Amino acid sequence: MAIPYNHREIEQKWRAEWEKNPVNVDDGKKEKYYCLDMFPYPSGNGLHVGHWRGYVISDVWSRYKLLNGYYIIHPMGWDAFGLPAENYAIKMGVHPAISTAQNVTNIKRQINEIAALYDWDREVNTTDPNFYKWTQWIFVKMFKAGLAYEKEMPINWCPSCKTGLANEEVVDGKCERCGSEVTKKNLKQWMLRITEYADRLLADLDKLDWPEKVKKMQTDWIGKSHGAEVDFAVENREEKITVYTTRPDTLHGATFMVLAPEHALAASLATSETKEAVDKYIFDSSMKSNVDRLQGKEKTGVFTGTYAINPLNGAKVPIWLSDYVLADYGTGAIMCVPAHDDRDFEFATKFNIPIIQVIAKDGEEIENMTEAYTAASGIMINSGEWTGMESSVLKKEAPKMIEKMGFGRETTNYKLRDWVFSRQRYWGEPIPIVHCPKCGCVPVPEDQLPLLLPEVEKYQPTGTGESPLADITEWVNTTCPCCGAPAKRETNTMPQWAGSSWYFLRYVDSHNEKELVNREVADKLLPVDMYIGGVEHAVLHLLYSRFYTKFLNDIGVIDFDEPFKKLFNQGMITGKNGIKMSKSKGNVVSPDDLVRDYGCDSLRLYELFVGPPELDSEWDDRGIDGVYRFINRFWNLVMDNKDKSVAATAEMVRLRHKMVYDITQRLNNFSLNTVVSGFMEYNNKFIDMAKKEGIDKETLETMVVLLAPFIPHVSEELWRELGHDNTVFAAGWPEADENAMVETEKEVAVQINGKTKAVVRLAADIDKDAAIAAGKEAIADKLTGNVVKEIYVPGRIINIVMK
RNA sequence: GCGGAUAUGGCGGAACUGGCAGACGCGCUAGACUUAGGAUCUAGUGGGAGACCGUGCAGGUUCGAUUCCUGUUAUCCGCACCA
Repeated sequence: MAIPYNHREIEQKWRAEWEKNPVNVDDGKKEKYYCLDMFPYPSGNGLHVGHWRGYVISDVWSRYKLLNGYYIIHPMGWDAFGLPAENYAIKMGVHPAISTAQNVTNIKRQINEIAALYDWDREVNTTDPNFYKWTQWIFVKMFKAGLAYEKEMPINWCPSCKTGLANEEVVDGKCERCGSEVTKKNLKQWMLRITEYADRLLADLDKLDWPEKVKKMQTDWIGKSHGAEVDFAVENREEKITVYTTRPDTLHGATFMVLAPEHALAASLATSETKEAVDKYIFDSSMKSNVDRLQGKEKTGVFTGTYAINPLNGAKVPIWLSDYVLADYGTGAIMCVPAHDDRDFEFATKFNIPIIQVIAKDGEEIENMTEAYTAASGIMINSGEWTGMESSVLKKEAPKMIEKMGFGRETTNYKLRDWVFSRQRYWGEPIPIVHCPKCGCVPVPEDQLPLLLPEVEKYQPTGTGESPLADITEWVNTTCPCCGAPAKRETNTMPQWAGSSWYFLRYVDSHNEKELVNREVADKLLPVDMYIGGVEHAVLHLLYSRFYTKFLNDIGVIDFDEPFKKLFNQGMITGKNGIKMSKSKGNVVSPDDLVRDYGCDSLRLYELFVGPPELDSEWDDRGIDGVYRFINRFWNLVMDNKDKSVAATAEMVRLRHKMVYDITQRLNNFSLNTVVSGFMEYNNKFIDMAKKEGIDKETLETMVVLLAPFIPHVSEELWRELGHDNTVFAAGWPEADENAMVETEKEVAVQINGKTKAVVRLAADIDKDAAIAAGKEAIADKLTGNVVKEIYVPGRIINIVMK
């Protein structure tokens, strides 16, 4: 009896061996393949089987590429700055530097259990001064390029996290991290001018091999729209009010105007009669939280008592205030055409404002409108000189016409806002700026970076809008790098995204003390070929990373402008009934016990077998028995047959090539769950075959190599048992010979009216008439009606159509 | 409200460009080997006694539909007054 499969022994053995003799080596000749995992935040809870999934997927892919002859860059690191780490530290009463270091140690141990190809020599940690030196350096470069600026403005404030948030971090009016309702707070903030890159961020999505879903989310987030700004004079006043519209074709139908309550002119437009109501409306709006404002379905508003003049036809239009107009989009003021806009229609109906139809629907004017006609197609009516034009044409032409007439201009607008970059928290990169009373904002000189985060005892958030760093007077008080006068340091820190926006560049040159990354190394090893992680970063991290990459490209640090060529979003592993795994729900499955009982190889395989990698899957421990049995059966197959020197039959050769073909194709389609079931199926076939006539060594070897990316320890062990002294990962990926896959006979279903009645074996090259004759013979007793038609699809189907 | 995804046995899931629905696995049933087995092996396993019926539901196209078209329902995700 051959040696039984002992996962503990062989996994230990090969891990030690690979440590000594790495299987992935850069010989300078191989092409590189950079396969990256989204690096984890070192949480105190450790990893669960859901985290494993992504890492297994990326490692299988890496090892597959390795077997295809690439040099693999497959690094791992730690996104250790930021709120979660700080909140955890506060909860545990430990300094974040200490708890972070502990968590890294624990998670690194767990990650090593995956036996991934990680090159720990490349490891980065965003809290390491040698790393954040460059995070700060990028900020200084952005400041010098005019992309980082300070601004006092009402920003999103999370009262629970006690810090400002970027727009991207507000989800449904709530904090993306903790779910608390976000309020507004007036604070002086550092901002990054990501809007400067809006067009490029949008256009370059076309270049990317990313899921359409993610591209669409980014497209919507950037939210580009074309239209016109139109200047309206205000009756009896000096001021003009500029509105933004995407439908300048409907200008004749504008019957009122609405300003956001926060609009600079809002209060001043009130007359003595309306002043009280207007002030109250403005005040009430300012008290409403984001959530209330979004949830209030019913439109509210107040008439200012003042009229604007439609510049096109001189009509008097009342100016209203309403919070359905957003202060920070467009100009904060809109012209309202109730006949052709749903929101304006609702508002006009509620407040009895006239509705003037300017586009004919189906060639006609509607008698009593019950809803707005929003399509930009139809002939213009009631539109002065524009009457008779086609609205879709006019929509494009109108901005230029308005521009010529001198009361407006063609414009483009974006939903994307500049990035609020300051956090009023301790655990982040200090923003390397000195505030000098004479020189203003002065960046810390590049040769003085990193600006170290001072060690403190009190790092809890203050909640006042000031960072805890503000209390450390000996750190805050400094001298101006420019004029030498006494000055103060910026006390806000950067958001967690700062480090994660560029970390993937650092992996390829992580020890470089002089540069962020050496240009030659970057040219050779970057960008990332495959990026694997959860879809939750579709907008945040992925948009920021693209922005950073474009900027670093602009200043010549790197020669490419998109960081991640291909993106794969793996689905989440959930507990029973699709409930997200969490400590509080008590449904977390730890990989540690499973690795102990079944081995790393079994768990790797099972992580893939649970379901399609891009979909969420419910975890069920029991299923792992199936893959464990498969490994045992395969192990025994190889061990029992490796020394029997059976000559390959035609059928063995055919099945072998078919297997290589199937597995390779499924792998390339990223259909990893069916790769595993495919292995099981072929294994069953080979076991049957081995019992009857034995099995040839080449087939066993081929399967060992194909399995190597999935169950590396077992494959390596069996490869050596099959008589090789070098690693299985040097074997090269097998190639399928399609000619060797051809079957001489095929099973063909014989149907009557599309219902299968029998199955016959036919020669693959049989002609149609002979095939149909053979098919009819097999179902002779059922051929009772009039045969109307006979169909033969070679190798698949014979269909006899009867009446 | 808008946009996207999903829907197949007791369960997870297969099915290439329309061509034998339920591969593979879990679970279950029976048997074998065993002192014993939650170990292993063998056989079976969508429903129905049957002709037949079966891929969320209702239609359509086709010799033939899980696959294509129209409508519809449910669940999940994203966006949500962006003028």
